Amino acid sequence: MDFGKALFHLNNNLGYNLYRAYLLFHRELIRGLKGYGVTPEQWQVLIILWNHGSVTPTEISRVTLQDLPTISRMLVRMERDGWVKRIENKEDGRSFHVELTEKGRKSKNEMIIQIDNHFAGFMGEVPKDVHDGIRNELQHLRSILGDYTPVE
Amino acid sequence: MDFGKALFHLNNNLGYNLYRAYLLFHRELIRGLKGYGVTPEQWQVLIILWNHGSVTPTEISRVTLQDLPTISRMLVRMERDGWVKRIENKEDGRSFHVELTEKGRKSKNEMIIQIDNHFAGFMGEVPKDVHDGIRNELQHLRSILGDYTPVE
DNA sequence: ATTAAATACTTGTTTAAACAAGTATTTATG
DNA sequence: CATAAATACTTGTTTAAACAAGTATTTAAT
Repeated sequence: MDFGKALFHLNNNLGYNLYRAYLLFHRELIRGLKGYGVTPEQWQVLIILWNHGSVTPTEISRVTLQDLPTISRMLVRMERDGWVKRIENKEDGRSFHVELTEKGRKSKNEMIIQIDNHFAGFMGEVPKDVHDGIRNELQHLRSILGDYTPVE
Repeated sequence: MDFGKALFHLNNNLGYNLYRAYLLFHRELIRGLKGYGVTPEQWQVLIILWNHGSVTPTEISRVTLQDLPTISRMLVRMERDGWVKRIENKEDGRSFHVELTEKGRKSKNEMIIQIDNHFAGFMGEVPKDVHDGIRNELQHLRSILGDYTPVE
């Protein structure tokens, strides 16, 4: 069985390389977070909350680029698991604020150290200039493709 | 509401940049394929089959890095939708061969042209040297991280 | 002040990923 | 040859993504 040709085609495709590299990192993040019962997607929400304290589902949706149904259901699970709580929004009855629970707040340092260490091991063989070079080029690509960062 | 800080952190993370760039390409592939009722994951299987004619689920699993349950259920859907058929394997009763249907075979040229055109539009503003540079660096990164291409 | 339009969120449905567990067949071992 | 181990695939369960459609509340328009 010779997969050379198909892999030749796929491996020369930028989208496919992005997909494969993403897979590697995503799975590593799953492994690093597994002990906490947190998924990579929930991890992203935790980071947002650690940096901002309180956000609405719509704001999370805008920052993560995930649609509201996805965020909505994820927040239900994160509330069920004790990471966040809903706070009613007195200025707008349709919306609510998402805040960290005490567990969510207190987990920050330990989890960040754990994930940093996990990726330090995973990325140990990647030279810093390679790492930073790819990151910079990806930022460049994203900006060309309109995936700008909405800093308000 | 100031998302600058969280996005500052996330946007300087290589894994996050891979994720965002992957999202852009993945969603573009969804849009390009939608008219055919094919998903990006099924598209990958079609490419493998166009290049090899006949493979087993396990072989697809090894090439795509997806586990067998994922491939197994995807093949059920692709058979239901008339893209592939199962052929019994007389040398091994546990396994079977996956082959394209006539629809699957005949769709190749049109679909490839369609997707090429779709991405030509999407990538129109990306200079060739930027495109190729990122692809080469991603191949380099993947090789460092052990995501080698099993050409046998 | 009512009605229409927009906004914020939820629910339903399909596909897919990850992982555990199950079945059947084949290969290895004693 | 009989049994154990390995292999190939399926099924079950949870989370998530995409998209359509629904509900409730707020804002705009008449």
